[in-house]
Amino acid sequence: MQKKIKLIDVAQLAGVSKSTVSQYLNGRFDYMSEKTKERIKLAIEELDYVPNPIARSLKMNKTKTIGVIVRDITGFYTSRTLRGIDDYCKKSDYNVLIYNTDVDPEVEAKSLESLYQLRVDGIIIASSGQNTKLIDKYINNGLPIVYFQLEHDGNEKNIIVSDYRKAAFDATEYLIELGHKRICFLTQDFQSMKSRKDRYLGYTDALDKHKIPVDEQLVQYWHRKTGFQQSPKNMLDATNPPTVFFTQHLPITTELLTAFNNENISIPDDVSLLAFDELPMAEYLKVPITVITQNPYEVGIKATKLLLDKISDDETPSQKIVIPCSFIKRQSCKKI
Amino acid sequence: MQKKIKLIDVAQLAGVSKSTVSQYLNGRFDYMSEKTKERIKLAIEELDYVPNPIARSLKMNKTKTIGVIVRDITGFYTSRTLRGIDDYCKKSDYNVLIYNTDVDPEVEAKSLESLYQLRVDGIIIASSGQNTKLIDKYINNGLPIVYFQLEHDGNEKNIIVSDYRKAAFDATEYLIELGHKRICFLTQDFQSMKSRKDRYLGYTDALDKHKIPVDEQLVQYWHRKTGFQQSPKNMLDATNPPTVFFTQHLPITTELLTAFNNENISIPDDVSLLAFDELPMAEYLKVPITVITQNPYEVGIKATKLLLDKISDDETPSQKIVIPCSFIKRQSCKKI
DNA sequence: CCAATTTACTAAATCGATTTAGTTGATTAA
DNA sequence: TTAATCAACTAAATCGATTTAGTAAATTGG
Repeated sequence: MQKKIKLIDVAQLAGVSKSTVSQYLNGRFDYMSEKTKERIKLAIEELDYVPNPIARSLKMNKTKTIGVIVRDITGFYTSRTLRGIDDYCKKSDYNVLIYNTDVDPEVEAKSLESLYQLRVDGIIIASSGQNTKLIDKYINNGLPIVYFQLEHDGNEKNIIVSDYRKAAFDATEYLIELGHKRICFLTQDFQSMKSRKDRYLGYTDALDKHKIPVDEQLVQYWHRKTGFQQSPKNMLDATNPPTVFFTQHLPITTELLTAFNNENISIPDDVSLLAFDELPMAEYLKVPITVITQNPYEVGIKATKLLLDKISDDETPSQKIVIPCSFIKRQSCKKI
Repeated sequence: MQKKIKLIDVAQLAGVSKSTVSQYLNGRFDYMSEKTKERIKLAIEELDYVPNPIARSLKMNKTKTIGVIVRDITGFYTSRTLRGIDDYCKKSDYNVLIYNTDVDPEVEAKSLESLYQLRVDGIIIASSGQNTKLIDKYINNGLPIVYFQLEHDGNEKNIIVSDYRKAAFDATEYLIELGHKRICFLTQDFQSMKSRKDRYLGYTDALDKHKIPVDEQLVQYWHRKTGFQQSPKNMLDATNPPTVFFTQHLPITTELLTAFNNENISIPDDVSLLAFDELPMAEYLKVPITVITQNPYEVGIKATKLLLDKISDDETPSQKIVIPCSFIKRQSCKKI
């Protein structure tokens, strides 16, 4: 193992003290002669010296590292958000530590603790909402934390989310304009999740605007483990069935598509479909599906910018940043 | 900011020296009385003390962190490999730093340098093959490095790859058994990439076995920037056209599907298709495509195991680990 | 011309651990 | 009885930076 060059080696070669080299490294040239500067510069080049970031971290109490807590790095949107975070960090010379929670609040808590103990300079988290106490404790201890993706009661500050409400409104209105009145809103349980509720509010906003009464029969729930509350087939067989399904989340959409496959229900002939979240391989699907798509890369960039701003200046005001969604019209919604 | 508890606080509360606490923390109980042990334990609990990993890293010259260099974290396989790496590291209390290169060898070099300077304990890399000198330098300096996904001349040791050759052989033989003799092998330039060449060898192995002469006209190249060497449409219009395309990489497959869409070429009626790499949303595609699928999670696990073994014992023998692929028969290959 | 100020540095303390080389008192061996 | 051994610790050096307080020489002011 080749011996690593350290500051004292540079100091010796340049014939100055460690302090002076350190001043040089940190750009404090106030009282430094040109020739000393030059000598240090040469010595650094000669020795190919790079400061040890660990020693620096210890002394400065800064790690130049942020932590990111997500549910699953393999997710279509999640991985793209991470790209945004990563690209912004690379520009700013920050490192990124990623933790997966698999939607488990306990793993989330452990991840938070690990990152705190590792002395990261800040955290970006898609929080389950189950660990607000712990998070608040860390924030109070001076650790900047920025939320993204999931908003719930209690984290409406320092958060970057998509404009769920407006997107759901626009989509619903689009369906209404196509003649749909029986729009089935397929969602996960809201619980305290504002980002789910917001989609619902966008949906009812549009119904209200067009004087269509909200029918609670048309608001159907899906669970990660138990699936649909009522099978899509049953719903279509009911009297006064929905003419369109409006799914709020990729896994709901795919499970619905599976059900359609199994029951030979065809889109958009038997029923229309509009989905929240872009589908991977969208162009190659049996039926090109009309979707609302978020801008995860932008979310990542904005979240990181906010976090790094807060790290470098803790007076940075708290804010909620809302990123617009886009609407991609394809052929899964029939005119009625 | 709540003051962080440090070792000396524990020592004071327990009424012993820092050294003794440190011994305790590192499990060296050789000459420690039961009651001292107990007192330290209590003090740690009382104060909720956690050792500062940065100070520890500085002294121990170990960071408990590994670096991973990939082309793009959002890739279907890449993100799943990362999950494997991450899960194994979590078990072993290692942290993971991920760098994206966007297939740019210069960015790859910079990433390597950064990780080296950060003093990571080891690196896992899907190497472009353009930075062998740098990588070898680091390896010689004692930094363990494990490759995955991409094999080229010069990195046949400490590498985890899928069994490309056997998978391509099996797939080709399957096509031959369906009656195909004109099998178009669609690939990227091999350059020095053994993992590409291996697929080709699997293909020719199968042709040889069944006494089908290799027709170099049927080996077609695709480039990331310039696309297909010859348009799929042209190839099908030629005399003696291929009856099946065998694509070696997801982007080739999707670009081929786009061409088919545009030219109204239908699978498997006009031509068959067999693809290397599983397609996202495979179940919902217009035509369910027969694919070879790799096991990226397993690759991640194995790569990390090998790396951590090497980190904890640098006598760990160099090895090449080959992970089998699976074959998923769907409906894109017609019997002839 | 001498005190005050400015310039251009450096010595030493510090960050929070680990580790080596002792130290002290008790026990054992000769 | 006394030297040697052992058990149970501790003081101090160390990892590689940053930073504060201080110093010597050069410059300026009155």
